[in-house]
Amino acid sequence: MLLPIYPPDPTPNLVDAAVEAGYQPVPVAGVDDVIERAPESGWAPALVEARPDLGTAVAIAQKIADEAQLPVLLVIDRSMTDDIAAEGGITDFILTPLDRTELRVRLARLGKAPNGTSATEVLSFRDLELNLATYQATVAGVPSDLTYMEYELLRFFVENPARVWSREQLLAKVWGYDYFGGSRTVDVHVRRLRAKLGEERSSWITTVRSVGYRFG
Amino acid sequence: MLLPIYPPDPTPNLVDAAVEAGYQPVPVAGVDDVIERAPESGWAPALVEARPDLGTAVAIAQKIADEAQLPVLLVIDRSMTDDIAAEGGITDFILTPLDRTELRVRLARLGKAPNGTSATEVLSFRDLELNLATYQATVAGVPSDLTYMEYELLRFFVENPARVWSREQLLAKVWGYDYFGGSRTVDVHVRRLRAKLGEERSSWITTVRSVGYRFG
DNA sequence: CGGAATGTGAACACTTTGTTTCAGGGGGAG
DNA sequence: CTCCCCCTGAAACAAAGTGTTCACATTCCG
Repeated sequence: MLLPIYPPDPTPNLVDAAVEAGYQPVPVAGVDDVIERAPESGWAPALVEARPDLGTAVAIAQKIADEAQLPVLLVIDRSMTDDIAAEGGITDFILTPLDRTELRVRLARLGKAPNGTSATEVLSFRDLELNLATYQATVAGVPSDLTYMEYELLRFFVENPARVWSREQLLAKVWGYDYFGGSRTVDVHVRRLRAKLGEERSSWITTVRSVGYRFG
Repeated sequence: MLLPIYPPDPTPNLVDAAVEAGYQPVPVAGVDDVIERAPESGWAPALVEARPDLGTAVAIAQKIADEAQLPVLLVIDRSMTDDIAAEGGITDFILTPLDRTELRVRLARLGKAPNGTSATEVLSFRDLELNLATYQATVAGVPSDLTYMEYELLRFFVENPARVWSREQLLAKVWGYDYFGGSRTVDVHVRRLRAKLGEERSSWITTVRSVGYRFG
């Protein structure tokens, strides 16, 4: 996961620690960089070091929090602790000398949504991701605009892969137990789903002749 | 300011540090104590030490956060850092050996400083600001005259962005759990809100067909 | 080769949402 | 206390968006 880090020449030890924590640090020169170079999948929280001085760093941190709408972890020297007491816009801070485990945990905590919704609300399969909270699907990082039924069908498949489902079962499970309609409806939705998944991935849904469909 | 501290026999050094930070620590035996002995002026954030073991402390901390609705600062040993990564309900944590300045700053940041102001008086999103104290909203610095319901709806969205909310959820959370009315009411208010936010910002509220609305 | 099953494209009908309008009611001014 | 304004919620209508169905082409397997 890409993690913006300021200043552009961050302390090597901090970069190492971020890499060790599973992030890919990207040095940025300011908030404009953060906004312009935002990856499709979004940034991890931002890391801001209190260099060259605390005032500059705090200003940058506040801008990143406000304009780029990112949580910011400020890395400060122990002697500066007092000075950030009154500052807003800093989501969290960590003191040097750096404790690498603490850095990892604090970054992970910032990565969660404000009100505690965790990242586990994302279903994934290969390079496909289904965000259950936002009802958004991405294929290889690119947002795919699925309709409601396409989304529901795909979700069922991702949740129940590697087994054949008959059209009747799919109608019952995805459309609802009380649904009564032609089983060709499933065919059409499978076709549209395959089309939106793209050439490569369309084979994820296998047709089992005379039986039904299988995903994965 | 009174500060609940767990366990009932806290480490003397921690108590000292809390006193030095301007609080009056009150040892509590559990969440019931916190609720029953709540002072008129309200508690400061709660301090929970990871004693006798981390599991117990985390359970207590989560209960205090959930039932007593208090921010919780967890005091843990450096070796336990890893174990709290996945735990929810912990507002913040601090490592031992204790840095007294860090303790004071973290407690203050949790929202209820001894002589400071509450941390969340102004909500913001991009160039939108909601002043919770005055019930005024400004868009790009320009005051926007939102009605009560529009304000409440927008506030809910700003506080809970990036997630789809069904009309029923919005009715329950914004209008009140006991409200019973047509779900089209939500539509109309969303439309009015979009109109007042202006052309550009109206897309902040996304319609997710057959599901609900998403902000941000 | 022949029949059955499935893929494909497009038309149709229905659901969902956007928009406008209107009546009731609460609160403030006089 | 009364009047008036305007917020609120609901209903009616308009406009998309979406799901379903049908007709036909294609593939698969005996």
